[in-house]
Amino acid sequence: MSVLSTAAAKQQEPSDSQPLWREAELRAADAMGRLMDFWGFRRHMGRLWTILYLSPEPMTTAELSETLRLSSSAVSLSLGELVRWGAVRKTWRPGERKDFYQAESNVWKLLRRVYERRELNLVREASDAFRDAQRFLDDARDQVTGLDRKRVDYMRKRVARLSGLTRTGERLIGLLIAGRALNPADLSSTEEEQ
Amino acid sequence: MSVLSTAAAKQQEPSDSQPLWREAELRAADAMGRLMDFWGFRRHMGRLWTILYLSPEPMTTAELSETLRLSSSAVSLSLGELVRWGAVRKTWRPGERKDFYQAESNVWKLLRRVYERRELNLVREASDAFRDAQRFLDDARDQVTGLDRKRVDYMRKRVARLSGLTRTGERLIGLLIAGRALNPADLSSTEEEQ
DNA sequence: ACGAGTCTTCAAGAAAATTTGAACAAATCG
DNA sequence: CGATTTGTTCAAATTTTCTTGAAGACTCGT
Repeated sequence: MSVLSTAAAKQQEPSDSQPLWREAELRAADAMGRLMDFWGFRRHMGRLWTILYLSPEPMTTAELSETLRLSSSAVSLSLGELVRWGAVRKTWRPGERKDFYQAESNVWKLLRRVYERRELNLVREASDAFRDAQRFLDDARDQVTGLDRKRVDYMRKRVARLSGLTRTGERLIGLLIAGRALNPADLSSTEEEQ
Repeated sequence: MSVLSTAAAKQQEPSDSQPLWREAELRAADAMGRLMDFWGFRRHMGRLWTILYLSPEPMTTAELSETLRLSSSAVSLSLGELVRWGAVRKTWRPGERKDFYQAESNVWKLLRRVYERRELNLVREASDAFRDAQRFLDDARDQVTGLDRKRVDYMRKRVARLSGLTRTGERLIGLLIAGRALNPADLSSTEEEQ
């Protein structure tokens, strides 16, 4: 199998003293990096977290930067963000001066934290914006008549529906954070087709 | 009809011939643009969709580009993508040469389609990558002994857990697409703390 | 307090993405 | 058929984001 031969080749090359499992580590890290990137984080955050997650021992920034071929500043930046998100913890070794890092391994807890701090906020801001829009329309309604009023009323209904959607979003995220079951019926019920 | 009402609005604000509700429209559009941007789409897609969603009548690219102050190529690009996602439909008017566009207004349907076509794929690719990594580790395991073997076994357990998470993700997205209830317990159950 | 080792910040450079105008293509009507 | 309007594609230019090396700040042991 080709996978095996590649790995075997590594072992026989003393030139680049890579451990035999490095390839596996990097593949997993890159996969997680893509997920994180897609999810709106730096991709290095996913890569760093994965390397730490796969290491039985806490690691130093030097080891991380060597493993992923990243500059120390890039490591510092993304690692700092991971720490702020609680995805990585600093630890120290007696006698060692360096900082050591280890991954928070409860992924579900991490997911909840992100939804709580980030997605919820995002949806709330959208809700606020829709409310603003609604106010503008309420004002406009009083200043127009005839067809224009019909048009404004149509918009008011539609903005109200968008508002309803984001409020439903808030509710769902709230349930998610609380670890409750999500029922998509909650979502679809907020729109009855025009 | 929309032509008439627009004309009526123009009458009231001779300075900048904007209809009275334009501000509301733009605020809602921008809010949706931010959501879409965050969700990994072009922000113009959200803005265009919203303008169409708030319009009682289908609109032309010219009207859209005027409303959002976008070049016609930008409109064409984002609108084309919206059409490919099924978020906007082309329609035609007898006697009119232009294309008219209207928003698909069932948001729930749109959400499902995106999850089906995009997120599911993403998670599947991650699953595949983890499987690959696992294979590398299986090969590596046979070539090492002692502490190294312990280390590889640790990694195998952890990669297996990541694999489990993405497979759970696939399942959840499947349920979502099918309109079934989601239970976060499904997710958290896949990890028992180390 | 000093100096070696470590971490963070910053500004310049590189890379990636978005945006736009113009050229091209397609469709419609005289 | 050709002229005109409309829509799309493309590549250059702009903007934005990411990356990096160096300078500054911090920590700890001597």
